[in-house]
Amino acid sequence: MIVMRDEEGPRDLERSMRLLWRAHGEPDPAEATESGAAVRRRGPKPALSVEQIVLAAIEIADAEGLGGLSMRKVAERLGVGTMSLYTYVPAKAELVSLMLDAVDARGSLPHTVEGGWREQTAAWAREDWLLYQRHEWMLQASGRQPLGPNTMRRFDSALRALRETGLPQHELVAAADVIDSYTRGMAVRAAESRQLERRTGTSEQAWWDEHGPQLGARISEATYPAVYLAWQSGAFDSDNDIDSFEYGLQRILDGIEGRVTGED
Amino acid sequence: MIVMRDEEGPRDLERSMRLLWRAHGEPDPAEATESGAAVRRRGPKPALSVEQIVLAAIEIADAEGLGGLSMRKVAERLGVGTMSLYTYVPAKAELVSLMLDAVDARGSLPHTVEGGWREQTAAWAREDWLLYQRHEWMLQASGRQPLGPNTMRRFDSALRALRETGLPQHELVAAADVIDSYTRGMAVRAAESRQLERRTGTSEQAWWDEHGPQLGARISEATYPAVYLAWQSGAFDSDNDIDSFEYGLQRILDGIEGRVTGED
DNA sequence: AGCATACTCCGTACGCCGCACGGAGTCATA
DNA sequence: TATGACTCCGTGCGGCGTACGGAGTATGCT
Repeated sequence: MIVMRDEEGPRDLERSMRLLWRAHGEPDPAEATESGAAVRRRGPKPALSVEQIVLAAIEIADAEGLGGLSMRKVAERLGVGTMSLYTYVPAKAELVSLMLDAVDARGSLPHTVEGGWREQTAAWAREDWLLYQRHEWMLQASGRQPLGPNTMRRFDSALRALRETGLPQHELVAAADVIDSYTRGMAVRAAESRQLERRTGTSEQAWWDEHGPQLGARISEATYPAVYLAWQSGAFDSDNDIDSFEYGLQRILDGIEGRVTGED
Repeated sequence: MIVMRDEEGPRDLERSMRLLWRAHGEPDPAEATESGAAVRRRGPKPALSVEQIVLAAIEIADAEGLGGLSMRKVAERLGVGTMSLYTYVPAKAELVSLMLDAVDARGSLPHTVEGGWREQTAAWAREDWLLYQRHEWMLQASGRQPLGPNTMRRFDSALRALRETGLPQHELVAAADVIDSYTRGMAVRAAESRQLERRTGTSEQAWWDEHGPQLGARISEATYPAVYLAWQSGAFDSDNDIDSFEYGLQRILDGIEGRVTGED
């Protein structure tokens, strides 16, 4: 489980944004600070780059989770002193923002997928779903991460796909939000289940086999009738995660489709 | 922002479960440990109770977030030594599980609401949504929290409401999962937006007014055409959170309804 | 009555963490 | 050649969760 301070601190939003959008902004060579592709500055040439740091951090987080990510470990992996990192990145929170955007850079663009808006939107959700599986720590990085350029790119692409529904702009955004929220929520569930596996060393199925009866003793027809019934009829048996993700996705797409063909 | 170690540790699931379900299990007076309502044991009578600790912890987390919650602070608020807490609660992670279940105890049961399955299910989602607003830290407590009795109660009630759809058990559970995931996902978004407000001290609207242009310079028709268009047409103007939550909720319910009236 | 025992309370200490600060070394520029 | 902006990073601070073990206390047994 996971928590990382944030709250309270003013944390210069301005600077975070500039770092996140480095080299994507309007061309202004004068203020090409904290970048890799910038005009030469005075002192010694940097031994590191923001990219390297972000990459190393992602590797650590992939392996040990966001809770296992520390500035000391990143520095160690790169063979530098811990405090050197702060030359490139103002704080850990900003590093996480950069990591999130870097992951989105690897995602493809849904509106280029073959098919209509429904297939394209589904492809978007599925890829997000996959990214969440591959980088569980993304789910633990709560708190408004200022939007980065690559995240924006994928969002833009999703909107482009949805545009084919012909729905008003306002609903396009709402529809994208539904799908995004849903995907994230389901990914959290899936991650939790995988985490349980890791913790106990057994598969979820095996865990239920062992501890299910004990929990079952608590779920009787009297205490939790609906859960009991579902349980009895095998509704909780691991019909794997992907299937139930897909079920919900299709329901949401159905709902959106209803708005297209329906009134309006 | 927020991270809390967990991972790796075996963390006696058995004991956690017994603590979480204390007084809800089958009657077994012999092993009434770590409870408040148990047979008298030997040593000095406990000065605290699990309930008190959980309550104090919730108050702190409500005020300062999960990142601001520390065992030291809980102890201080209760006027005891830090380590005394460990007499009642094996670790912070377990305390968080207890907190989550305690919050669900305050939630009402959707299947008792007036109306059909659609109204009841919507009521469930709206109340979860409210609980998430009131206790943002719930959203930061990722990782499989072993299911507590009160969480189970509300889930059972939701299943009961959905049962009126007549869908097969398997789909009832899937439908409940969709709604639950969606609600959580949207709550995260809303929390992020509120957090931004708190961080900058201005309302989100004011923040956009000030920094929007600068961000707008990055979002041109060329770079992010769909976002640009949506932006221009005011689709991002704060049509408040509740409305967009409600929009998605109705879409999902539409999708589920389609399964009821459709084939099958 | 008296003692063993099981229990609560909690001070101390350890090993982590993020990061403020300031000194030392490096190099483009004036 | 001297300046001063820049990188690198050792040290140290205040916080964290919690292991350990000792001291005090109430119960149950003889």
